[in-house]
Amino acid sequence: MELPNHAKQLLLQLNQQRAKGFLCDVIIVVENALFRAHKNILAASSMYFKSLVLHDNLINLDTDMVNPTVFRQILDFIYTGKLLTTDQPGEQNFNALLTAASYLQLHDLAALCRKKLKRNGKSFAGKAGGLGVGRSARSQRLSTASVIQARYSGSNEGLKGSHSKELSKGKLSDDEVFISSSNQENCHSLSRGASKNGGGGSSANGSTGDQELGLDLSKKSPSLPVAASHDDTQHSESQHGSPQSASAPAANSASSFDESGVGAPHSMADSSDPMEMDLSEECHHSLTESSQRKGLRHSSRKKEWIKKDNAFDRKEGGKDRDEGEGLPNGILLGPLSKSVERSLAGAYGADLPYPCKEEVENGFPSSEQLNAHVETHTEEDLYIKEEGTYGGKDEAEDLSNPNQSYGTESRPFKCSVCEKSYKDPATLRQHEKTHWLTRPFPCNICGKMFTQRGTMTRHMRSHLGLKPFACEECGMRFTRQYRLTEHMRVHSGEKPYECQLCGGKFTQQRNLISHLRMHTSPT
DNA sequence: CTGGGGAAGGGGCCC
DNA sequence: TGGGCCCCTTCCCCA
Repeated sequence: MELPNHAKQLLLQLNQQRAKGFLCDVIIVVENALFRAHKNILAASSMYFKSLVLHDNLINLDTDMVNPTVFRQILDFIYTGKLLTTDQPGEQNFNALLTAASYLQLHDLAALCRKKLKRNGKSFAGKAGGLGVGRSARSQRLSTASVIQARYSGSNEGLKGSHSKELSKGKLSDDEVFISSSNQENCHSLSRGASKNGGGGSSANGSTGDQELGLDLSKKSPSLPVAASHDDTQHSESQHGSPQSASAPAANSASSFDESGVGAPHSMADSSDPMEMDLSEECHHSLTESSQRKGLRHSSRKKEWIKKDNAFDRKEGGKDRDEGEGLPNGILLGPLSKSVERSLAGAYGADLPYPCKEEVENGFPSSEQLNAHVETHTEEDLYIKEEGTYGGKDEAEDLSNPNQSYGTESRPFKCSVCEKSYKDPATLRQHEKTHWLTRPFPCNICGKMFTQRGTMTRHMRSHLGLKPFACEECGMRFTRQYRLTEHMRVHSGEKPYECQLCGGKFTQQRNLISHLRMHTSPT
C-alpha cells in the first residue's frame, strides 16, 4: 500500500513552512540576501549542505559562485523539484545555475543545467562570460569544468597543480583563484573521500589528515555537540564522501545514523575492508555511548544486547579463543547494521545470535525480533539479579568484595543490585554497569563488547599490536605496564610470591594461585 | 603421556 | 582515562 502523492504533499508542506519560516533552523546568507530553510532538507539535497548545516545555523555562501537570484531558484528547486525561470536570458541563467549547482553539489540540478545548455548547443565548459547576474569578471571567466576538475583532484597539491596549470595556460590570472576557504574545504573533503587511503576508520587517520592540510572541519563549529574523537571521525567521513556515493557514506555520519540501515549494506556488505566495518561500528559505538550520556539507561525502551554469558566462551575452552578471538562465541553484536553482521558472520563463519539475557536458551533469529522483544523489557529488566549467573564473577573475585574490607560508613554508595558499596558515585556507577545487560563499548575490529572503555581500548591494542612497554633487558614488549613489571622479575630473579604450604616461590602471583589450587585440589 | 612450573595473553573491575 | 591487580587461560619446557 502506498499513498500516491505522499512525497509530493510532504514536500509541499515543507515548502509552505519554509515560506512562513516555520521550523526553519538555518539561515543562508548570499550577498545581502538571507534565506531561511530547513537543515534536514538541505542536508538531504547535497553533501555540501550536509557538511555545512551539521555545524552552523548561519551559512555564508561564496558570492562568486552563487548570487541571491540564482540561490532563490535553487532553493525553490530543492523544495519543489521544479526549476523556475527568471527574466534573464536563459543561457546566462543556466550557466549561473550550473556554476552554483556545482558549487553546492546539487548534482541533479547541475546535470539538468548541462542538459539544457547542451540542448541549446552551448558548451558551458571553458566558455568565457555567461555567468551573468552580477557575477564578477573573474568568476565569469572560470569554467565550470575546471571547477569540478579542481574539486576532484587527488589532493590539495593536486588542486594547486591543476590550478597553476590553468594559470600557466593563461586561462586564469592570479586573482582568478575561485577557491574560497569553504571551497577548499569542500575540495579537500571530496578528494579525501575519493581516495579511500586517507579515510580510514581510525580517528587518528582522520584528524591527522586534516591537520596535515591545515584543515580541521570540526573547527567550523566549536559547539559540535559530541566532541569525542569517534564522532569527529564520523563527521569527517560524512563529509569526505564523494558526490557519486553521496548516499552511502552518509550512513556513517553522526548526523545521519538513521540511514545506516539503508546506506550501509551496499558499501559494507560487499566489502571486506575492515575499515568500513569500523565505521559502522563506530557509528554504533557513538550511538550507544551518546544514548547513555542522554540517560538512556533510564529509558524503559532501551534496547539491550548482550553476550550470552561471559562464562560461555570460557567453557568453550582455549581453542575457540585461539581460533576465533576476533569473534568469540556468543558474540554480543549490538545494534550493528545488518551489513556489519553479515560481514562479521562472513568473515568468521559464525552464527551471530541475538540472545536476550532472559532468553539465552532460545535466542532470536534476527536482530529485529530481538529488538521487538527487548522493547517489552522495563528498566528493572536491565539489571541482572545477583545470583552468581553473571559472567566473569567467580568466588575468588567475590573475596575481593569491597565490603569485606571496608565498613559501609566509609563507602556510602551502595549498589542497588548487589551488596557492594563504594566510596564515590562514579565508582558505583562504573560498577553498576557490570549489571547492565548492555556492553556499551564495542571493539571496532572484532565487535566484541566491553563494559568499560579502558578495557576496550586495551583490547584494541592487542589487535593493533601496540606494545608500548619494552623490557630494557631483552627487548620484549608488552601491552601493559603491569606485565612489564611482572616480566622484569624474570631478569631480576625476584620471586615475591611464596606458597605458605610448601615454601615454593613464584614470580607471578597468578602462578602462586594456580599452585595453591594444586595443594587444595582433591586429586 | 602427564603433571607441575614459568611465562605470557587477555578480560573484569576498582581506584 | 589509565593504572593496577584480580582472574582464567594458554603455551612451552621439563621431570
